[in-house]
Amino acid sequence: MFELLYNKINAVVEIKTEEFDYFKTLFTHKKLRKRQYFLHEGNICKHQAFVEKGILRSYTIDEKGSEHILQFSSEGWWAADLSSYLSDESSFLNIDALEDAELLLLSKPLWEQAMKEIPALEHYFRIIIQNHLVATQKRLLQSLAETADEKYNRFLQTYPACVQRLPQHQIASYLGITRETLSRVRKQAAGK
Amino acid sequence: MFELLYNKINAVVEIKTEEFDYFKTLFTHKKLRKRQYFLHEGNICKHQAFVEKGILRSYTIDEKGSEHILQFSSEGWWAADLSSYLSDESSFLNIDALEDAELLLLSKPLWEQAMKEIPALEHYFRIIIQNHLVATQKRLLQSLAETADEKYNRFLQTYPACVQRLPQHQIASYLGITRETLSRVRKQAAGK
DNA sequence: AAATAAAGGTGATGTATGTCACACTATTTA
DNA sequence: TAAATAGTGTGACATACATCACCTTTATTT
Repeated sequence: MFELLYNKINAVVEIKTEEFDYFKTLFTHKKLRKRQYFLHEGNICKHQAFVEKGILRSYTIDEKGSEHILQFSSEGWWAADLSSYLSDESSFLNIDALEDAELLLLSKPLWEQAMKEIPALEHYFRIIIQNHLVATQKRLLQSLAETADEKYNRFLQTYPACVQRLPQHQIASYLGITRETLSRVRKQAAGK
Repeated sequence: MFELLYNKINAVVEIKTEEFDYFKTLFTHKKLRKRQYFLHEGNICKHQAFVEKGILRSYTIDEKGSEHILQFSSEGWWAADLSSYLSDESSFLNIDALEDAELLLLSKPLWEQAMKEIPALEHYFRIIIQNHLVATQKRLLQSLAETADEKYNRFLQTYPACVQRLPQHQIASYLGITRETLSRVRKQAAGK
């Protein structure tokens, strides 16, 4: 049940078996069916979720009613409205399941307790947050610099596995283009 | 000399005087004149810089030759090409000074040593990186959702101090719009 | 103080991408 | 297995913003 989490942590830091055994006890389990919500915008994000199975998407809805996807979280990744989770303010993200999903949930008090008691865990979280920041910065610059076509092709290269699993309009929304534009980009690419 | 850094750290974690006295010894000083570079794209980013005075900007140049600003770093903030600093690979960012600047430089080996020896520092860096991630995620979503006009107005609200110090074309580049568009947005706003 | 470079403004024109509308197919759900 | 819902494709048209070109004003530099 916790192998994936254990492997993910161990790929970054060395954690002792007894430390991890303790860490495990802090989680609760949750299953979501496809299209069920983990978090609704406006609520407080009380847990962060480690994805054991399935894919979650985190997105906002702007005033014009369009969705903008911040993130997909598949097996081995974390999902949360960080801003809400950290500050206890209401969330601006919606998080739902694009496939049936199994999650490990961790509340903020228990998370902080764990990091306090086990320095290796604070180290682990610093590292993954750092990597996440680097990836987000690159994505931001790419979203400023690239055309629709370039964005899609980079996505294909970067997340080949996701392309299979995700409907196109979700990818379009992640890339910041419309589904129509993505459809035309794909048609063009196929012509070559 | 180190008061600002001390205050910034202490606003987040409690660090002991002797711990900070040790931490201080790991830095070197550097002054930059306006328009001088801290980092050229392609080089390895050997240091992260804490800004004591002045403003740095971090930016990329895309294939078409346009600049895209990732970040301004003024007093009390850090600057680096994180991706390069963390992985020892060549940087994709340029970092230069928009005003005469004074920096405190910290190499990666000494940074990691400090965090290892002083858990409060690892905690501090986790927190500021986390906040940075939250801010970057919000900016990414805003860049997808907002018009040129909305972007500029949000910038005015979020960084009123910077608006005074920065030339408009730098702000435009940060917002992902052209200087011409920003000029027209401002004209329109002034008309009301 | 003159020369040079940087910053800012504005019109004319171009274009990538969005919007709307409708058709078709695949997948759920009852 | 029928009905409903979700996903995809494509044409006609609209538009926000970029590009280009040129000019004025304000800082630097010598």
